[in-house]
Amino acid sequence: MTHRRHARSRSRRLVRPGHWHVHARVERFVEPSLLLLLRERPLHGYELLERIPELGVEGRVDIGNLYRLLRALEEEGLVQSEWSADLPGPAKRTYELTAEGRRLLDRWAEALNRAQGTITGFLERYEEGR
Amino acid sequence: MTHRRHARSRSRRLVRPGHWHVHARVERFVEPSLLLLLRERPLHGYELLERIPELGVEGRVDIGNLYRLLRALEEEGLVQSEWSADLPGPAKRTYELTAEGRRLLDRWAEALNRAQGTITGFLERYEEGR
DNA sequence: ACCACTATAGGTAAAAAACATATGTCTAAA
DNA sequence: TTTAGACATATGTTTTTTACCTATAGTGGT
Repeated sequence: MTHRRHARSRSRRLVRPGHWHVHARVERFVEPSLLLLLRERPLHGYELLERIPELGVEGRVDIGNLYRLLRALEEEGLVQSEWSADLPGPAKRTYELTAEGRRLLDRWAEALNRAQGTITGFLERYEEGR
Repeated sequence: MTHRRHARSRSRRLVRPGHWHVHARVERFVEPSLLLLLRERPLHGYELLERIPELGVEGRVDIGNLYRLLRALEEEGLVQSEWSADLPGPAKRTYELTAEGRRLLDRWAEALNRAQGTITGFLERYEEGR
């Protein structure tokens, strides 16, 4: 692969002068998203990419990072995969959740609950002083 | 300043083999936190550091990054500061929110509302399939 | 004098996210 | 029938964000 250098924007996603996108996204939210989708049934990477928006993720998910994450999760025994020769179309690697992956999902759910409490607290304090 | 290289953990904050800290933190949450605290009254950096835990932020906030963020916010006209010679103790730079900063806080509140919806959706779907 | 605490600040590394490209299969339309 | 586009997986690289570490100085107590 060849790559060139490209001029890119300065920082903080300017829209108009003095205006930025404000996102408020949860760090590494794609990880629990993948685990949750895979708990429901085995899927391959591209399907996961298509279904993640169902979970309300703002902005598109980076496909490159998604595949990298899947392989990282597999290395750690959180998901398992195999090539599905049977399915039509290009070769697909189908992932399924392991017991350990399921436990990690449970931990994510707890963490997301705590995060929700934090956000609620913030918003309450915000509303108080409007 | 001199710096040495230090051996650091591989990745993903291992606690015990196969166990990670799962955080679910909101990206750049300190920014809205500072804006909210400053809306209530002017404060200096060290006070902000002490008060941020009130907002339910897990883990300690990096003091170096906090000061950098304050200066970045000032460059962008979101906060204003001046040295407070009057106050006792070491020199303190007291920050206050500008009108523009207050508008940014409003945008953060909207974004956090959306994030909460996303998390709620995730957790509902999680509970369904338990 | 020394120590701990308050206060601000800069340097750098690691982690996470964004951006870009490569490569191949299969399907449907021109 | 070749060609365009969707499907599918993957790697390379840059930018942004967070974490870690060090520097400097005033102040108050012992």
